[in-house]
Amino acid sequence: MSRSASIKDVATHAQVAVGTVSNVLNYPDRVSQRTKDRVLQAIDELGFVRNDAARQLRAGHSRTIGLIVLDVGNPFFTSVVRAAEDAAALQGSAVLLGDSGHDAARESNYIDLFQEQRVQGLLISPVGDVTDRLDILRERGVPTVLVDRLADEEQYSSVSVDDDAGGYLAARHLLDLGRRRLAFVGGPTTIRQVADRLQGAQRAVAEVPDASLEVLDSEGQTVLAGRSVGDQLVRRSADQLPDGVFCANDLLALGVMQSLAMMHKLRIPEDIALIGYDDIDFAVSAVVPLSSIRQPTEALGRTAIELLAEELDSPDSAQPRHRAVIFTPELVVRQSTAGA
Amino acid sequence: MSRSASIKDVATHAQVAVGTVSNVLNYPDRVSQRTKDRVLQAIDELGFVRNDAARQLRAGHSRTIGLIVLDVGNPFFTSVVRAAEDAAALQGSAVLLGDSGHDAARESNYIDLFQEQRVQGLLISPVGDVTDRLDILRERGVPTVLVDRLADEEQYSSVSVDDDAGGYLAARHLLDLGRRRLAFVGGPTTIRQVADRLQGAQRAVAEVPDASLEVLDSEGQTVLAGRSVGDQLVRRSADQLPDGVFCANDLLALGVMQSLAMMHKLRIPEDIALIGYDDIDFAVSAVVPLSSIRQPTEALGRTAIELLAEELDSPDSAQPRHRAVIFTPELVVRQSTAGA
DNA sequence: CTGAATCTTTGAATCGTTTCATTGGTACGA
DNA sequence: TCGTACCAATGAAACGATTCAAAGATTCAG
Repeated sequence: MSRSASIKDVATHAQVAVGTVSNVLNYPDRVSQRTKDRVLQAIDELGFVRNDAARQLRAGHSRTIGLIVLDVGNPFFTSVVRAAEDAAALQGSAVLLGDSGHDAARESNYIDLFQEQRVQGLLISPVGDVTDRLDILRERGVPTVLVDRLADEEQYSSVSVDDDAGGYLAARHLLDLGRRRLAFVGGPTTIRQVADRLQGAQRAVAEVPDASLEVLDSEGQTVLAGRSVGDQLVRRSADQLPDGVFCANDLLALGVMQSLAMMHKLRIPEDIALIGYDDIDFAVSAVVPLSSIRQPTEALGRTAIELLAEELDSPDSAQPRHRAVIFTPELVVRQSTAGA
Repeated sequence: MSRSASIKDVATHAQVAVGTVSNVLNYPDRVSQRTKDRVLQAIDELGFVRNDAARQLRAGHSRTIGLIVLDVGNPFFTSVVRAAEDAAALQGSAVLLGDSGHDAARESNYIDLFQEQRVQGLLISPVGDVTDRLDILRERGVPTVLVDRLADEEQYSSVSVDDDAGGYLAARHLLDLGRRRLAFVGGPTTIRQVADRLQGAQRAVAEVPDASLEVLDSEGQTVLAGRSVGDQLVRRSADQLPDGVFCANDLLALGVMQSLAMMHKLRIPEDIALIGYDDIDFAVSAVVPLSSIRQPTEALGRTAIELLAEELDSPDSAQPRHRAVIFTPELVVRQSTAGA
């Protein structure tokens, strides 16, 4: 077990000064081809790998960006993470990923860790109230971009998706199919996402004179909750049934679909057109492929990095512009709302 | 934007030497209560946060462990990751997470990054052939533990799950229910996991005189692939049908289940008992809750960290013992194989 | 009161980079 | 031939922590 080679070892081996080795690494243009070759060969022969701690200590900042998400298991975040990593790589940064798991304590631990690591900046989908901590970070020159959460005040940049627009899109689609008796299935409206999606749907319905929207409360956002709503629907008499159902997320929609499929009384999409939200992988492989609203996760991740870069680039004196970028979701039509 | 306070600022503010501040941080017992109080107060007032780069430079190693998984979106890995993070936190380390996404280039980038960061050790589910790189790391005192992959040679520690045992467990369960005409549904047997699970199933069947096992090849491991296998089954005459089906993973099983449910000719579990593998979240909320084989993901993650710690603790001279820990999976019985 | 033993505190040296003022060379026009 | 640019290469200083030998303070037995 041999200690790693340092830049000094490389310098000795290549018979140049340490500063020259550093230049080869960081400003290749400043070094003549001959010298560069010698140095690169020495690096290769010694298997030299730059010690990032030393570089960072001298440079005063790292090349890493902290990213704290609510749940890496959630495909939405997985996709955001991957896009952020790719975007960061393009600008020469690496992403340190933390999963808070909706736990404020874990979240706080990650902020500690990232602060000790002197990350350049922080992307976060906050669980708890972290504004105090973010204020301190900003004061020290570490900017934050909120992800999937509109900044309360205008103090932070943020990227989010317009859930109201998504709700409108879904309801509008059902209306365009000629459906008029719509139902919205969604968990507690205290969840902002659910409330916004409902509001968007109501907006769409209000635009069509003879259309109505019924709200079916669900207990949570799971397949099982969806199934219990579906079971209620199946028991209704035909004249009481909606002809278009919009679920606040795909899991709910899959649950509703399972109920209807099991009972074999109501057909999708003929009797009831069904649309979900999120466009999870399972949507396409459901018994009846499910229409859904897709969120531009790649754009979210990429833009979050870009906003961060903007703040990092802006000179200290100039107060950085905080920008709130809001994306518009997209309708994905499949068989569950197909046909006239 | 004020620069962060350094240990020197703290020392000045508390009117002590820098060494004393360091001692307060690292060896509190060596410092008198009075001094400690003053220093802690200064730390608080200045909002001092230790610069990990400097500590690491001096200490020669970091307090982080690199973890590279094939796909953070896969619940299996998500769970492993979380367990590893928790276990690492207990011993005062943090985990740097990398997602290779089955891409050898990304994997290699993460190894580079982690090497620059001078991680203490590496946990990895390898995609490409990384043995050369791992050898170099080990030579430099950075041990590796393979995750979900048995080490080819005896050069590395590893944690994995016994897929043969899992296959045996599943088939045995169907046999115990009295089923005799079994079928195995699984993707290309070039995938080690699939081959092992099949082999385990064959072992179980061989133990029961009048039992048989038919192998149904699937194209991939998706819900859709499962559905196409299910469609084939539905078209068969009754005397050609299996009465127990074991799928190499839950997605396949869900696809098969959808086919049977749609056709409404065959009932689960009465006509066909169905069992999957992995116990994903969707298994419990399927139309008919799906029996499955659960892998001890938490134990995997925890043990991987423990094996790494073992190698780190063993003195350099003593050749570290490489241990291959193999876990046994667990049967989870639900409605899809319920009843006599 | 003295000397030894123990407990605290000190501060210079060190880790491996990057930075930058300085030096040494080379080329070119006058 | 000289002076002026320009280009490459040099190497000491600095970043912020930890370490450790040494100094200083305190305690206590005799």
